[in-house]
Amino acid sequence: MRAQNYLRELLVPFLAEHDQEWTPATTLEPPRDKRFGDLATNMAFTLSKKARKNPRQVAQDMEQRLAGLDDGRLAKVETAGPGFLNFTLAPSFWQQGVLDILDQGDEYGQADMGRGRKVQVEFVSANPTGPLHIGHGRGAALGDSLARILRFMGHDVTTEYYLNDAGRQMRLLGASVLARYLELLGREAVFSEDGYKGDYIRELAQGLLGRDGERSANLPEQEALDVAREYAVDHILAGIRQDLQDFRVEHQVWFSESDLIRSGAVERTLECLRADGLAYEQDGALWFASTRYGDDKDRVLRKSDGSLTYLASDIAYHADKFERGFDLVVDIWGADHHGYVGRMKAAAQALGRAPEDLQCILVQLVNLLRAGEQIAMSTRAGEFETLADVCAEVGPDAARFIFLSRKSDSHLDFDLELVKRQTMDNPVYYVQYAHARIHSLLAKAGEAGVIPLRPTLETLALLDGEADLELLKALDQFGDVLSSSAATLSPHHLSHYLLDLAGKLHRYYTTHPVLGAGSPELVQARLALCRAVAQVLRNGLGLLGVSAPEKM
RNA sequence: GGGCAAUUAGCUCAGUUGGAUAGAGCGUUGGCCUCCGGAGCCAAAGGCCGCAGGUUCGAAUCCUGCAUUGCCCA
Repeated sequence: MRAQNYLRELLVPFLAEHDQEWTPATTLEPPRDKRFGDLATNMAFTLSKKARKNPRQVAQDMEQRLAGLDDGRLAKVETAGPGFLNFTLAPSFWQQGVLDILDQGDEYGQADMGRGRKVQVEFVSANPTGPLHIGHGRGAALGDSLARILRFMGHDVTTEYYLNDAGRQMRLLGASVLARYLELLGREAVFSEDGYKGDYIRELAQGLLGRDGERSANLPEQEALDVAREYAVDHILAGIRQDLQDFRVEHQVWFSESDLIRSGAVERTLECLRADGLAYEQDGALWFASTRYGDDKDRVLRKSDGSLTYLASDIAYHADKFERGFDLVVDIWGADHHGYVGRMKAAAQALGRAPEDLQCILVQLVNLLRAGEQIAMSTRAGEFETLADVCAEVGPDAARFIFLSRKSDSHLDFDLELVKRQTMDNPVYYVQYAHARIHSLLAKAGEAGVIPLRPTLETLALLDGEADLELLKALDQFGDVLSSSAATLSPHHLSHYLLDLAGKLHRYYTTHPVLGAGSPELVQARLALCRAVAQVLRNGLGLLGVSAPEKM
C-alpha cells in the first residue's frame, strides 16, 4: 500500500501534463515475474495517444526524468518490453513497513477509502420456517466478512436481516405445527401436502404442548393457527439467532416484513409508484412498469385476488432502506433468486436512485458432501444438515474460511470429511499455524530472556536478504488487497492473500533461525519481522471472522 | 422455448474492469528430523484456459456462435 501510494504520487504529474487522470485502466501492480521489479505500470500505453509517441518512447522519457529523482526510496526505474515501466524500491523503503505494522497493531491496514459512506449489507434473510442450513452459512460468512472489511476501509456499515414473516409460508408453518400438536393429543389432524415435515416440526409441537397443554387445541381454528404460527416463528427465530451467533455473524438490525405491511408502507409505496406513472392496473392486477428500466417484462405488484406479491413488499422495503440514508445497499441472495436482480434494479431506479446504488451479490448454493457422497437437502422434506450441525462438526473457523476462499458465484463442494481434516486440504490450518508458530517463537524468546523491542531502522536494515524482502513486500500488499476486496465486494481475495503470506512465512521460518540468528541485532530484526507477519495475519483473519490462535 | 451463471493441471480452485513465459493447494514422484512447532520446507512431472470465429500492438479476460452443467422464468 505504501509502495502504491508513493509511486502514484510520482506518476500522477505525468498524467496531469496531458490533462489526464488516473483511471482504472492505468495499472500499477507487482508484475508476474520478479525480474521486472517490484511494481510495474502500463501508464505509457495510456499516455501514448495524447503524446503522439509510441509507448516505448513515452516510457523512456519518463524513465529519464524519474531517474533524476534522488530521494533514496526509488532504487531503479526501467523501461521494458513495448512500454512498461518497472520500478524497484530501496530495501529501506520496505523495512520501514515493519515499524508501521508494529506501531499500528490491530488497526494496521485501515484506510479511509469509504470516507464514511453509508452502506447497508443485508444478508441471510432466510424465512423463519426452519433452521439455517449450510447454504445460508455461505451467505452469512460472506455478508459478515464483507461488512467487516468495508467497515475497516472507512465505510459506515449497517448489517441487516430481513425477516419474511408474512404470507403463505408462515401460514403453512403454523398449520404444520398445529397438525403435529393435535396429533400428539390424539386428535384428528389434517396434514397439508406441501406442509413442513422435518423432525423440528414435531419438536416445536412438543414444545407447544409443554407450554399450553390442551388449551390451544380447544381454540377456534383460526386462533389456534395463529398461536401455533407465533410459537413456531418465535422459537425458530431464536434458533436462527443462536446459530448465527455461534457462527460469529452479527446482524445489527432485524427488519420484519409484517411490521412493514402493518405500518402501511407497502400501500404508500404502491401509491407513489402509481402517482409517478410507474404502476398501472391491467387485467384486475396492479403492475410495476419495470421494463422502463430495462427489466424483461413488467411485474405484478398486487394480484387480481387482491393479495400482494413479494415484489410489492420488497420494493417498499428498499424504499425504506434508501430513506434511511444509505448511499449503497448490498443485498446478498442465493443464486436461485437471480431472476430478481433485474426487477430490483428497476425498483431502485423507480425510487429515484442509480442502479449501482443497489448491488446484488448472488451466492451459489452449496453442494454438501460427506466423503465424496452427496447429501440431499430439502427444507420442506426436512432433509438437511443444519448450519448448527456443520458448525459443531467442523468448527466455525474451517467453515468460514472455506466459504470465504471462493468467489461467491462459483459452485462450492463442501465435503464435511475434508473440512474436518487438519491438512492443506483445509487451508485454514495453514494460515493459523503460521500465526501460532510465531507466537510460539515469542514465548520461546520470553523463556530465553529475549525481550522483543521496537527496532530501529538500522536494525531493520539487516533484513536485506531475498527472503526478507519477499516477506516485507508481501506485508505491504495487505492494504492493496483490502482495497480491492472492498471495491469488488469480494472477501476471497483476502483469503488467498493470507494463504500466500502464510506460505512465505513458513518458508522463511525453515530457512532463517530467528532466536539463533547470531547477533542480538539480527535476532531483534527477525523477531520484528515475524511479529509484523503475525499482526497482519491476525488482522486479516479477523476480517474473515476466523480466529488467530496463539497455540494449536 | 427464453434468461442468468459456470467451464483454467488428475482433483479443488485463484487469476475483477485486456498486459510480459497462465498460478496455488491437494494428489503423484523424489528429497529435508543434530536445528526456534514436521499441522512445516525443497524439487520434479502435470495445460489446446470447453470448442470455433472475431476485435488489436497484445485475449484465460471483451464480442458472436456452439457444446456441456447448474439454476430461474412461462
